[in-house]
Amino acid sequence: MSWGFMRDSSLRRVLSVQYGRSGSQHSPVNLFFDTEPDNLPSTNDSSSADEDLDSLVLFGMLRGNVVGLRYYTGVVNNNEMVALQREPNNPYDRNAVKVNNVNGEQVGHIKKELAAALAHIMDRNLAKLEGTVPYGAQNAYTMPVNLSFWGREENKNIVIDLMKKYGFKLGPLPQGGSQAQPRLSIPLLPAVQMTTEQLKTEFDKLFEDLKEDDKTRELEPSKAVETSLLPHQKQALAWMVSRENSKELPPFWEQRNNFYYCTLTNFAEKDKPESVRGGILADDMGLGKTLSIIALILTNFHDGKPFPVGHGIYGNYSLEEHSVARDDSRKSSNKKQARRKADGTNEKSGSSKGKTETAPKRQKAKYSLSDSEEEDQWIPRKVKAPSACNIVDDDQFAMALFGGPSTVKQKTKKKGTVKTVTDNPSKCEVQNHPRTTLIICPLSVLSNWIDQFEQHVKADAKLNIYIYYGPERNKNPDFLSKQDVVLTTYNVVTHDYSTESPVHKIRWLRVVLDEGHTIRNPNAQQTKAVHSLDSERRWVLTGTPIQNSLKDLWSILSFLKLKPFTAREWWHRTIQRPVSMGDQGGLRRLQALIKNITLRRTKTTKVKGKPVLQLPERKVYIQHLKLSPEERKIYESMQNEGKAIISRYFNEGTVLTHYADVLAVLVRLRQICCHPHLVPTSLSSALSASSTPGELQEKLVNKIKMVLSSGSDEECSICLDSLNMPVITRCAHVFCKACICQVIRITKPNAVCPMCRGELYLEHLVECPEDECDLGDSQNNNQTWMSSSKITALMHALTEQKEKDPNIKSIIVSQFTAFLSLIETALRESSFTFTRLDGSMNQKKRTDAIQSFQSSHYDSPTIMLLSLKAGGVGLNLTAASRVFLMDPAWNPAAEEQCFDRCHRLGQTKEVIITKFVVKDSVEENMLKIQNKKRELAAGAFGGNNISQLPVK
DNA sequence: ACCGCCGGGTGCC
DNA sequence: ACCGCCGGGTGCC
Repeated sequence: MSWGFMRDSSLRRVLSVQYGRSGSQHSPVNLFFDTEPDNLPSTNDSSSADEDLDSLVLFGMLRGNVVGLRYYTGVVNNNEMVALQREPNNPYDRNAVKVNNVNGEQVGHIKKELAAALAHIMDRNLAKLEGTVPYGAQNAYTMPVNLSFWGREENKNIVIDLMKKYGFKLGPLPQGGSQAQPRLSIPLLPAVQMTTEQLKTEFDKLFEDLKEDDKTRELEPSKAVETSLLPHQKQALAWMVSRENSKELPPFWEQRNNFYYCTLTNFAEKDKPESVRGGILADDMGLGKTLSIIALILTNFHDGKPFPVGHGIYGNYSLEEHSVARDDSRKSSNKKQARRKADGTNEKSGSSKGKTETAPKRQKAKYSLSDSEEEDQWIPRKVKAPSACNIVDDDQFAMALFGGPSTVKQKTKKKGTVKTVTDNPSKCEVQNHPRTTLIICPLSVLSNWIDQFEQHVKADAKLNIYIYYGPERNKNPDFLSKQDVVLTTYNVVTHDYSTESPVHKIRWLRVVLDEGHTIRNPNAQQTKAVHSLDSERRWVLTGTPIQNSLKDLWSILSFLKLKPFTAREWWHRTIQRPVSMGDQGGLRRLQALIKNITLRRTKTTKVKGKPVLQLPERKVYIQHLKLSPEERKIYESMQNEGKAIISRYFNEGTVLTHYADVLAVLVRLRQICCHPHLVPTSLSSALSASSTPGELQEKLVNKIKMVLSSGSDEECSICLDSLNMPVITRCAHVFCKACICQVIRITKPNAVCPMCRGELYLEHLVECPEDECDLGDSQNNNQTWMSSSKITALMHALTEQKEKDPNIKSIIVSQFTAFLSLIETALRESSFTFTRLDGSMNQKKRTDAIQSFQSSHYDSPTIMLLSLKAGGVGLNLTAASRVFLMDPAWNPAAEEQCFDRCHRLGQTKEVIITKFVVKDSVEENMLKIQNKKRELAAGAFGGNNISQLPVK
């Protein structure tokens, strides 16, 4: 089923064990490019050792002793796992090695003779040591411990010899020393490992059963939710509410007599391990994770009771200045729109009654909590809610909320006991119970959350939302903990981590991490900052839960406070390593775990026999165009010129070595089909011979841009994958840098180009400057603007469509960014509103463009100009339901991918695609050739018959 | 610790 | 006896 993205990559990781080191990234070729592991008896820092945890091998085992039990409180069971920890500062023995139980409580020490040997090994990081105590229970003074030594293959003999020198012999454990590993056969025996095929099947099955049992129960949301939920969203709600209110033991825990027992580590304790009141919502993009969480917030507000609806008055709102970077493109339902003006000036936005405006600057000065005023506290006062969500997010809105004599903020000099007396039904809970949901997301989706709250929360539910963002954000914990929702970003939380911030002091009702996979790096400050947040209810939203490997999952489990995985050692010993070694038990445990805490549906998941979401239809039309007589004249002249050049190459037998020049002719012809102004006056400038190295360099760079923009060779012919760091050879063929370097290295010193067998030297390779691969530079931008046949056809279609339905949005796609620029002029002339996305834009500009286009705001642009290659598969332009493909691509997959940017989850309308194709031109040939694009260079140009040239 | 080790007391059978 | 043996004191690193 789904999760192919995850399966592939994690499998690769899993299987990498068998290759020795992990690290193949993209193409098979890259396998050879792995940097050699340095063979020094390593004194690696622990971080790099951490990275490779999966590739460690078992050196052997040893029975040792734990002593000094009577001095410590940590107790252990028979067969319980223990952790070994160096204690270099022990005053009695600098070789001391502590032994801790799963909970981190000290059990004792390793006996000193052995400790001396172990200290040697541990301090040099020659091996990782793991212990289990076969007879852990009821020892008064000492107990045996079975130690396993794990390390990198090249250190194996070093460790064995070293131990021998100290008088210890590593080996298989004396029989009877059973392992704490939950029935895990020691992977010294390859016979128990699964085959690659089996492992793959297991991964396939991993998430298959996720939708069983209670996960199909539905729950009606609180009345405060305005949007009606789809069945699968009601299921998500039911599941989340039940998890939040559940008291059941976390997975792998059982109650035995008076103890709670962890079946993975054999650890037991009197105290009940905390239930995981949360989990991972891993629905596919577009299934409504955000809406599901909003429904959860409103439905399970307090003690299983929903958020109150219908109270005209609310309180708990203090008047604080704040700021947030936002554009005006956010969605607003019509009835809410009135309160915001689009021009962003300090205009009144009075949709609610009886408010007076104050200039924001003055407000800021007057009300912001400066350091000197720290002891001051604002008394929240009653405010008539202007709208559903009291989103405090920009100056003018703050004004709308707080301005006016009747709502002037009061403050008191008294410290402490500021009682909040309000009509809010949940006021009493503020002191005793956390009230506030903290949502953390990447900045790029912050505005989406705001939009979604506005859209989905009913107007008479007075949900207080505070955007904790920007330099002026209110850091008063009292203020924050009186909100219903605090919305912030990972960066803010991370930044505040170092400064003892309110975010880390407050006990939150729940914490929601959006795009939770962003915390996958366990060493990142961000991850640590997020882990230290205080809340019982923790949720992770992600579309890609296990992006690269099981390692990613650990960070999430740790955030969820899932015992015993909060410490990485137990996760690694009980799940990650067994799974990566192909142990079935490990996989079963992983499956049980995922099943317990994850809800994931994809677009193909069925609810009551029907797919969760059905995509509307998609229709592709090809519109044939005739060039105007003037355009035709230019086209033919260029075609003749090109034919002459190519004939010459052909006669010289040098067509292949002038590959890029041939493509250049084709590109020029295609450009003329779009607009004559796209083409420089003469071909000769592009194709002229050059002699100096500087000129050659420049020419090659131009060629690589040309080749890339021509769309004919988006894939590297060595690895057959998409180009990764493209470089161009002197003979103008383009490959991944790594691929061609590999070829040169292997075939040295006789390296030849794999395409044309031309001379090939490492030094001659030229890289393409990042993101400059668009052939967008219009050489003739001084010419006065004029339309073209294609532009005219496009404008005609757009105008007609606008008359039919002005709300329909369109994407206009071209491979030539200069063409997009020409289209801009036409759009402006006909007063269409548009935005643009191309490869030259930075990330900020891109997200801005996407957001403004996706917005349903009344003045959001109706047209997106899109360069064919801009953006990845993730690009979501579902606001559009029309696509105009201005020029055909060699690669049909590139076109398909482009269509899918609007024909995807979230699209509600029928999608109509129009491809413009100029009759009797290279474009028609491209349509024919699209399916055999790979033969183009080698076949059409390499063949003996020049009539095969797609130049008529 | 139902051990080992230490060091003082002791000393034919 | 510069030993052996006994039995009490003692005990992680």
